[in-house]
Parts: sequence; C-alpha cells; structure tokens
Amino acid sequence: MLSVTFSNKQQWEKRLSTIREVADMAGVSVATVSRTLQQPDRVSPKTRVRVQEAIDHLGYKPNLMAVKFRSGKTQVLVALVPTVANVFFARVIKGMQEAAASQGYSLLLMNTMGDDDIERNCAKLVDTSQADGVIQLRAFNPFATDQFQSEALLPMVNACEIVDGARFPTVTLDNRAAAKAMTEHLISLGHRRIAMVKGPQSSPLTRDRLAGYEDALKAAGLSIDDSLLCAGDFTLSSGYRAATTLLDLPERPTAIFCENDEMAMGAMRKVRETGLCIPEDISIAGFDNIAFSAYAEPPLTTIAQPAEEFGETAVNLLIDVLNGKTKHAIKVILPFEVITRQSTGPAPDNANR
Amino acid sequence: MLSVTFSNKQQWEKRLSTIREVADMAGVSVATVSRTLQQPDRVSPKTRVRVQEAIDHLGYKPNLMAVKFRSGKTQVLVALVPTVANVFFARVIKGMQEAAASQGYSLLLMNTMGDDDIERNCAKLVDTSQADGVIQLRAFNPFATDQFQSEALLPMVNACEIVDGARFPTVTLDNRAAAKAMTEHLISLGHRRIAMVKGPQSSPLTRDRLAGYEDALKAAGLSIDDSLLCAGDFTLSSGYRAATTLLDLPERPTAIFCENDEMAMGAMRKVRETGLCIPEDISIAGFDNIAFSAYAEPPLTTIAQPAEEFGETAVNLLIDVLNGKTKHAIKVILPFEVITRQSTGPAPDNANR
DNA sequence: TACTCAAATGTAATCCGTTACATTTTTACA
DNA sequence: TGTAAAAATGTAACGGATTACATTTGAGTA
Repeated sequence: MLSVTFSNKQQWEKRLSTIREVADMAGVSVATVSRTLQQPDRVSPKTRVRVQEAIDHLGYKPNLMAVKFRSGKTQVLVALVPTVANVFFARVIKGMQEAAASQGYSLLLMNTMGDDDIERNCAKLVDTSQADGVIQLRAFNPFATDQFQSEALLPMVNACEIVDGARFPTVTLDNRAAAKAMTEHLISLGHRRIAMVKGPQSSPLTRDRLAGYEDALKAAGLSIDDSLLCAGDFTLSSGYRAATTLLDLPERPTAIFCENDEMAMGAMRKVRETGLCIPEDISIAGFDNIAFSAYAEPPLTTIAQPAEEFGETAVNLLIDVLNGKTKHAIKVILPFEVITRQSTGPAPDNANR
Repeated sequence: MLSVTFSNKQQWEKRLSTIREVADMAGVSVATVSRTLQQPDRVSPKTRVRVQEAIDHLGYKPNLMAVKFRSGKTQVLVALVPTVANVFFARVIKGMQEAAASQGYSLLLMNTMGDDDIERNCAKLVDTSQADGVIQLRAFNPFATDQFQSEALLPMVNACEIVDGARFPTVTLDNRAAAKAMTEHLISLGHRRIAMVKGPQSSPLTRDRLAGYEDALKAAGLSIDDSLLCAGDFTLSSGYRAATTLLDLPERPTAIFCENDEMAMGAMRKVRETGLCIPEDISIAGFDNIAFSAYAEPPLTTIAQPAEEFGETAVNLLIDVLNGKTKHAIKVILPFEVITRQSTGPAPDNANR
C-alpha cells in the first residue's frame, strides 16, 4: 500500500452562519428570516429582498439538524438489508433509494448480515429519534418483545422475506406459487427426479418455495425423495457444493431447481466441470432473475421478481404509515413470472422409466 | 397486485419520554440523569439506582437527534454511489458500512446514477449539518466551485474512481499498471490482436486502463489499432454489443480485454452464441474479479481489486479527516492482482503471423 | 385628521440533552 | 468538633430554527 501526500490546508472550520446572523445583517428579526424562507408571501417584498441579500452574502444554509430536532421528524428511513453485496438486494435497494429520494426521505442503509442483535440495534435508531421508520428485508421483527411478536411497536414495513402473520405492512410475492410453477415447468419437460437446492433452514422463503415444489410433485403424482433436497445458503459456492452432492447420488436427478440464481450458477459450474451438458443431461433452474442469468452458459431459466418494485412499494407503504394513511397491516403481493431460457430442456430419454 | 388487510391498531403515538420526566420521577435534576448515563461514577450509587429505575419505568431513550444537534456532530457519512445495484460497488458499500458501523457512524447511501446535480444535492447534506462528511466513488467533486475545482470545501474523500490532482484524500489502485499487466499476460500468450472494451468515455478509469493497455502494446512493439477499441458502459449488455462489433471485424481479435467483469461476461455470451470457443478461438479477460467471475463458463481471467478494502479505507480516512488527524490530501493506492483462469489461453495458431 | 383593520414584524417560548459553574452534602483528618 | 477538601447535586445557559402571540406599521375610510 503506497501513499503519497500533497500539501494542503484544509481548514473548513465549520463556520456555518446562523439564522441570527442573517437577521442581524438584514436588520430584521429571526422570525422574519424564517418566514422569508418558509412563507415568502407573509413578508413584504422590500424586506424579502434585504433578507435574501443577507442570506446570499453569508452563504447561509439552514441547519437541518436543528429543524429535524425541533420538528421531531428526521426524514430518514432505515433499511435493514441482510447482505448489501447481493445482486437481488442491490436491486431492491435501488428501488427503495429512488422512492425515498422522490419523497424527500433519505435511506440509512444497514448491512445486518442477518444478525438479530445488529437488527435490534439498528431498529433503535427509531427509538432514539434518529429515524422515522424501518424497512426490514428479512423475516425478523427487530421490535419484537415477549408480548408483541408479530406486531411492530414502531413504524415498520417488511419486504421480500416476510414474517408470518405479521401485524405490519408487508410486500412479498407468492413464493409457494412461484416454486410450484417452476416445478411444473420441469415436470412438463418430462423430469421425474427433480432436486431442490434450498436456502437457509430458518428462512420462510425456503419453507414456502419447498412447499410449492412439493405441491407440484404431489399434483403430478410424484413422490418426494429427501435425498434430492439439498441445503444451501444463497451463495454461488453453496450451489456448487450442493451440485457436487447431487451428482454423486447413485441415481442422479435430471433437473436441479435452486432457490436463487446464484446457487443455480454455482450448480451449473459444477455440472459443466463434471462434463455433463445443460440441459441435455441435466436441467437447471433458478429464482430471482438477476442480470447475470440471461448471460449465463446456457442462459438460466428462472423466476423473475420485480426487485426494484419491492423496494419502491416498501418505502411508499412506510411513508403512508408515517403519515397515518395506512392504518392496517396491508399485505401487498407482487407478481412473479417464469422466465424460460435454455438451461432447462426435455429430460434425457433414459431417465423416463 | 393483490392486497389483503388485517385489522390493526397501530397507535405508536411517539410518546417518548424526556430526560426531564425521568428527573422528576427520580426526584433529581436533569443534570444528574444525564450524568447517570454519561459518567455513572460521578453519581452516588443510591441515586444511580433511583434514576435507573425511573429510566426503566418510563422506557426512556435519549433523543439522539437532540444530542447531535447540540454537539454539531451527526455521526453520519454520506456515500455517493453511482449504481448501488452494481456487484463491485456492492462490495465497496459492504466495506464502508462495516468500517462506519465499527466507529459509531452511520452510512447514508445515495444512488446518484452518476448525475452531477444529484451528487451536488447530496453533498449539501454536509452544508446543512445533516452529515459530517462525504465519500465519493466517482471522479467528480460535488463541492467544486469556479475557484476550487480540485479542492474539497468540506470533509470528503474520493475512492475507486478518483479526481485528477485531487486536493482531498483518495483511495484507488493503479489502474494503468493493472491494465498493462493484463495486456502483458495476453501478449505473453501469443496474442497480437487484442481488443479492448472500454468504459464510459468520461471516466478516468477508462483513460487509465486504456493507457496501460497501450503501454503494454507499445512495449511489445505492437501497433495500436483503433478498430479494436470498443466503447462500453460497464453493463453486461454493452459487453455483448461490443463483442458483436468486434466479431464482425474482417480480421477479428484473438483476445478481448474488457474493462470490467460484467462486460466480459456479456462478451463471453456473444462469443459462445457465435459458436466460437473460449479460450481456443478467442481469449476474454475482465477487471474487478466479482464473485460470478470464478463461476463463469469458462472461469474468467481478471484483475482482483480489494473492493471491501476500498470502502473501509475510504471511511477510515474520512473519519481521520473529521478528527483532524489527516491534514493532507493522502493518496492511498491499494494493490491489484492478475487472476488467471481459463478464459485466456494461447492465441490460435493461424493468428500468429 | 382620526380611527379601524389588515399586513408586517418582533418577542420569546420551545424542542431536549449537555455542561460550566454554583451550591450543597459528605468525607476525612486535625 | 471544626474545617478543608472532595464528592454529589442543582441551576441555568446553550445550540438553531420555528411559531404562537404581541406589537407596530401602514393603508383605507369616514
């Protein structure tokens, strides 16, 4: 690590002028200055000009910290994101950020790594008047107490992975139906041995997607083989590992449905390394439709989720809650779409018994 | 968009108790309460207990907005990120977030889309006492005025893509040397027609990487062929488009060096669609070493950048500046590494003239 | 010119902790 | 027991903007 230094005299001594200095310079009271800024029509034109000149001259900028302190509104929303460095969440963040900005709110982004304590701590920002509300992207209520498990004690909305029976607004999609649709797609291609690479044990997402997978198998009269269920954690490497296990099975699956695209791409890597072809020998499907999926080899069949819309909707709901517009625990369900690409194809002949 | 509602009585009437209420209940002065919280040893044990009981009973939480307002320190850092939904930046954000949190700062994340005006507006957060400093991930000084172009008028550091001749701390890597190293790698494999897919025209990153590419070609006595230089914008699709152009050339390149991994993956997709093999027919190299690169088909040769460290270093530098520790415009240069994988290989025989 | 009413402006309280300084209580030792 | 010093606690100013309420200015009218 090299380092070069320049000489520099950074003496920004934070000499911000106050409303009082403006008032003095303009020869008016602070109230008049404030009014000039807030309700110009309540100030006579001559005075207005004089005040404006003083403001320009001093380069006065109102101390918004003081404003927020006095008003009790921070115009800040906290986003609890399990992993910022995750492609899907990055899109959700984008949606949140834009929606917040367009309504004059700032987004305080927290990379919580899915840790309960960290999230509880972040939620305290609201307790301590540093933020107006919380957006939680994980199925955990950071405000939960012994008495109130599914109820938010402070303004909060929950998006993407939601808490069961939540008593606060939520935004999600029907993961069960989506997983069922994808599994049906695979079944329709003749697959009978369909593996699933799951997400973290504790995640409701995993439970719902698994349920959808089972729904489809049952509906098709297929049995559920536990050896085809593999644990993962939504990372590329866990997909790779899961595929390693699955390909080693005495009777290997002809299709692998991964609960997200990263794991699917990890699995694809392993499959190709083994010398098998996708989809001729084995089909692979993912979930999320991240940008890379369309460029994978072969392009990945997956479920598209409106990620940005998740963020946008969550922010709008939260602001509604803050403004007292949303009084109920609304549950918004966004649509999904099965995106069929080349990573899924007809089951190999010898697999049709 | 379905929506279901639950009945709910969310009446969090924001009735936060104040230090004065605690003082009254404990029968002490506000100063004593404050001391109980700040310097417990300056309060007698009995009083301390009494105050603590009052605090617990009332559920008192200090209004940190008031604290920040009075102290003039917000403990908030603003991060100006061109695209949050970018794999590389997501890693940088992770680094910033963790470093900030560990020092008691919050990160206000701004998705600026590389827009000068948006960035200038965000920088105003510091002007208006809503944040203590700014971290800029793009080569643009949001505080620039006619007189001060390369000098920050308020606390700021610049990371990743840095402003030329900046008079504020910067964190970067030697993009020119890195691009030269990668180009040399390709030359050493026998490649003579090496294309480059550039980033946005205006980006210093592009200029430096291009310079490194030219350095290597010149050093090897190779001429620079403008038809092998292709514009891109760091997205998957622009890589795809660039490859389309390059493969259509009468004498097509035997290697394509992309200025980031996303474009490289876009290019790879196009190459494979054309029926060519990587690296037998054409080698592909990227820049950034995002997680997906190792799982690409074939795994991508690229330049590893310590993304998280960029964020971490930037935050630490900024906090130093805020504490008056760093008085100079330090320039930190982080190391890079050429990661050789299977997307680059010997140039095809018929290409060696 | 006197008087009314509206418009313009000013005064001062308020938001909630922190902390310098003042005052009271306790401790310790002669 | 007296007194100095230390410990504990209290008082009140402060930070910057907003705003209810009070006061002044000015216009309009009889």
